[in-house]
Amino acid sequence: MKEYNPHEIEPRIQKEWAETGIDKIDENSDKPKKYILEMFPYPSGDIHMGHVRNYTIGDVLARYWRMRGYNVLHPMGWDAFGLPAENAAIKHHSHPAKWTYGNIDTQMKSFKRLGLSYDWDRTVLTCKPEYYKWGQWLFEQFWKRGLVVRKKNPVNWCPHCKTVLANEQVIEGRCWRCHSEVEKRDLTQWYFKITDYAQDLLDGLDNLPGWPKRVKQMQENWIGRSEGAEIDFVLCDADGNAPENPTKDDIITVFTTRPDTLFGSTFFVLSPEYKGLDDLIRGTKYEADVEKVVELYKNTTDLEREQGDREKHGAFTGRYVLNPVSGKKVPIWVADYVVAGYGTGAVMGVPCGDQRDFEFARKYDLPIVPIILQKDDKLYDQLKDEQNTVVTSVDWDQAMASEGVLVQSGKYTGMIGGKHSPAVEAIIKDLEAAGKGRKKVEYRLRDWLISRQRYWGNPIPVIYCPHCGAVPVPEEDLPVRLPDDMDLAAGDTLATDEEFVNTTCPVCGRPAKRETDTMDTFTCSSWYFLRYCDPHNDKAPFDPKKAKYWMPVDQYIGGIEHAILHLLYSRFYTRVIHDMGLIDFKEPFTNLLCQGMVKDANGETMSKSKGNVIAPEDMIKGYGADAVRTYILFMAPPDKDLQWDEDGLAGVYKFLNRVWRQVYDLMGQAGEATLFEGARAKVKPEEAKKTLIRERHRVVGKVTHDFKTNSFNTAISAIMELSNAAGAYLRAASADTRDEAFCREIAEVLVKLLSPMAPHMCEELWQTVLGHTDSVHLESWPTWDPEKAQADKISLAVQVNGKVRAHINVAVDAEKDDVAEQARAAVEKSTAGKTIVKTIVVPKRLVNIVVK
RNA sequence: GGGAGCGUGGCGGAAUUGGCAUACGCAGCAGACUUAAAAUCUGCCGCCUUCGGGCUUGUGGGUUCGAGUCCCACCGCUCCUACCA
Repeated sequence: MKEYNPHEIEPRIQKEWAETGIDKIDENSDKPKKYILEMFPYPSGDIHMGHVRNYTIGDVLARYWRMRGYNVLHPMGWDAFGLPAENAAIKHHSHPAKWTYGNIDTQMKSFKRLGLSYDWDRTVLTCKPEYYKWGQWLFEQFWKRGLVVRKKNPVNWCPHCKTVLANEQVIEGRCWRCHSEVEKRDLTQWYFKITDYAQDLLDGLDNLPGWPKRVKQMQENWIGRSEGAEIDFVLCDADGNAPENPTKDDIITVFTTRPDTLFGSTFFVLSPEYKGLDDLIRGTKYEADVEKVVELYKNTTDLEREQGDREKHGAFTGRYVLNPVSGKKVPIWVADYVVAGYGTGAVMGVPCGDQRDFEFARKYDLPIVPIILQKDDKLYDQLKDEQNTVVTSVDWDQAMASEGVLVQSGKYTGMIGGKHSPAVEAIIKDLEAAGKGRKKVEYRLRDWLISRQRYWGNPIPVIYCPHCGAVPVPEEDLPVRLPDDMDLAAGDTLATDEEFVNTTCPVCGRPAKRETDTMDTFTCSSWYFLRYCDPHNDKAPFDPKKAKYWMPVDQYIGGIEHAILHLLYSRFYTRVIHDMGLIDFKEPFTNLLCQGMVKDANGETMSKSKGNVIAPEDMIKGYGADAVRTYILFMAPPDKDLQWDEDGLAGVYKFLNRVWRQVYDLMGQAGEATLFEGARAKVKPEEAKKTLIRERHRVVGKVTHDFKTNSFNTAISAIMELSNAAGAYLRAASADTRDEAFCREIAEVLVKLLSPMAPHMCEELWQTVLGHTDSVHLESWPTWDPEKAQADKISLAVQVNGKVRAHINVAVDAEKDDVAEQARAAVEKSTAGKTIVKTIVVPKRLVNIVVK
């Protein structure tokens, strides 16, 4: 018998696979398809354990489904544009491409060393003109569909990365990439109108049963739909006089989810960034105070804004509006607790019903009555006397509950108020009839800011002409290529590259300038899964026929950090491409698995600064790729975080070793190296064989079931159980009492079941020991007979009042009455002197005897 | 503040979805083999016990013949989100 030596086997088998082209995809297959995809990596140095976990899961699934008779698409590529490459280039005085391709090469070698079964001829690199050309083409298609806008807005600016960021890329006020604090700047930028798809993206979540609940929840929160109304308030003078026929300029509109509290609105608040604010205060004595609030707001970072309960700051503008239902004059304030970008940037203050408004009213001594929501009678009685007086001090320290019965609310008094309440419906109806308001749905989702002031990205294919404005680059001129001769360290940018910038207008032919911003890298990753279906197409981003065959992705695997970012953008792109008529589905990923993180033995995340990083390479050097793969799946369910523990890896290595020896032993090739007499078990060979037959069928069923639910950890423990049963049989049966055909069957089943996880070892055993000429990975998955997984006699627990008191052995198909009788006899001792009330027989499980 | 999820031995984790809690593995203990060690193999391994048994899935209650699993309350942890009106 040869020793198990992964370091000799693995590279040799890998070479063999590469030579025979076992992983090449056949597009003309008549088998059903399966598209297994892992989120492609960013080429930042060599791979880490998180990659190993991610790509092992995908590879195991791909190998499994191939054995199940599917035509499997399992591609790999790199998300190759991005800032780290630029930073590295600046540091080393080289070009981002050099760093990027170097890392891709390193990572590809590591992936090959892990034995991942990709068709490397279908690799997609997003930084190649063949790919980014179609990203530009899609940009122009979006443009044609009215989904591209250029607008001036307050935007998130990362001072470290020197570029703007999308809302989704600001995490707790910091840049998602470098964690620098983000600043606000007013800039003109390019946007994709993802908000046009807000409702569709939200609705689509209901059609994704194969997605983790928490990911859907996160997207739902991010889209943030709320129903309410827009209400028009008319400006009036200090005496409450308003123009009879107000024009647009006389009206300020608010958005509220609680129009039912309109009677309780005692003041009005504008965001410091409210667009018409200047016009209201210019030249008045209030201007200075308002300016102070505006300045304070501008100097507050998002990070500061997120600190718990911040103190609110505001100032009176000197202006008033009329409450559209009560006709009362209310003062307009400016306050920093009103967000500019949401709703209309204006809010009606209802201090008795809203905690924020209450706090603001308290601080600036604004009226809190009339109270318009009543929760208990006492509170209302207390306020009754004061109905007609303005009272600024009320006997409580927080706003009243936001739900209850409306009081002091004109004709709505007595109705039930609250979100989605009858009062809301009634007031909206009346406001609509009076032309003073309308039903409105707001979303938290903002348009996707896609321009980046960086070099290493996909150029935005736009030309600015002094006469024609911004025009897209004609399709036949695509791609707009990134210039190669760049010295970023010397300060070169696209904007300083005269040759790149200066061009002619495609419309009028006069001199014009190119856009020098590039697109967010997330635009590259929003459709790469479609490109994999047809990676070499130079006429189109992909052939719709090929996409129809392969898409959607049956199983997508990646980290939870993309729950909103990449997964939302991809759903958006897929919808637009659907609306372009190129595909007939809206959801790109049918099933999604978000794998947990790989942490160190203390449960800490691995990082270079902590010095606790475990290099996959070192683990492979120690135990081989098969052991690392099997272990990372065995340690925990795939969606849970796992703690790396090298002792556990050694344990799995031992297990592989045991299977190795067992297969030799089962095939009668173990020679002297096998068991010694002292290990002979006392079990009879026939008994051990019976058990092993049962285990063989049960375990194949179990593993097959576990693959359906991505429970790789329990699949592996089931294979360990089969190996344990095989070991028991080998110890019980001597060489001359063995059933050779049966032994071979067990060996083949073991090798096949384990082959997705430990592909090299199983390939070696399959060919060398089991004597096959073809690859085990081209074999079909073993079948099983549920009947044979069942023992003919089984042990049942006998409970008395729910407590196990005895065990009985019965035939599987025993009659209920006979089982009950046998059970009662078995627990006579416990039931003596008591009355048996009931006997519950659960077939194949247990018997419960109820006594009094 | 709002939302989601989780809580099982010394550790990682299992439990066919309401039916024998602790599968499988790690660590540990004892033994076989060995001059010895490693490797391998065997057995033990939740807690308490007066050896009859008793207790045990964060805590307390409930539903049920039966609850780790379902319901209610509380405690603790994790993640997401946040002056979003």
